[in-house]
Amino acid sequence: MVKKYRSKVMAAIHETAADLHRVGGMDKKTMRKFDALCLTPIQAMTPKKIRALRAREKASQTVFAAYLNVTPSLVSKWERGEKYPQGASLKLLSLVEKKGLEAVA
Amino acid sequence: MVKKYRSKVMAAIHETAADLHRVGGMDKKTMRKFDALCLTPIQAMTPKKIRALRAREKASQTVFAAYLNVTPSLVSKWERGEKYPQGASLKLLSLVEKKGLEAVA
DNA sequence: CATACTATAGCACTGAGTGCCATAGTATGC
DNA sequence: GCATACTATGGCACTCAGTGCTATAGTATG
Repeated sequence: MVKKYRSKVMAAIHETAADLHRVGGMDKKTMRKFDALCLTPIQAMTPKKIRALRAREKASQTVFAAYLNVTPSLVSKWERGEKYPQGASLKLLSLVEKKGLEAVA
Repeated sequence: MVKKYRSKVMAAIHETAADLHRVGGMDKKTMRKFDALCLTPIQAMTPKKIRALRAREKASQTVFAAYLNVTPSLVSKWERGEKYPQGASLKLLSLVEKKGLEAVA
């Protein structure tokens, strides 16, 4: 299966697909499938990493929580390993990691 | 309290704060507080709105779910009003609404 | 000293989100 | 015509993420 070859091959395929889309050989809906297929799988975040991330963004737990639309209490729990973010929360965190807090404002 | 005056006044204050920051009169950490304070409060999404949003982005439930890092099952429930997104999920959805699916890729 | 922001901590609660599976509609191609 | 595949709905059982509140303590700041 193609899935074995992550990133490099997938990136190449995605590029090709994007070209096809540009030229008009592939509609947006089909293009989306390739986008999703090539999305880097999101990996779990350790409490340390979350705290470091927030520190990097120079925000208090309260402010950080406001950006993510969650409670300060939850951010505290994440950083102490009492709860673990997943699903949409994890996605948001990795978005902040990749693009910074401003990107989710 | 200042909080009464949303958006317009807040926007003005935020602008002023941003200027101060640019000039060097305010550090990044303090600036963040103003950012958070001026963030538009996120409002709940109706099933209809979610479905319309996904349609606008021309993605199937499965693909849409992949972008948000949630299960297709959940997207279906959102759109049928069986479950209601909140917290980080809601934030992600409103991000997509404002900036498009690409913005969260 | 008083005020305010920060973070930790504990506890009770609930519904969001998962996972799996069966069903059905609709294309698509052989 | 039949087979394959993607799409979406629906149900059911489960669990833990996330909320809300409150008390505590540390650390600045005036």
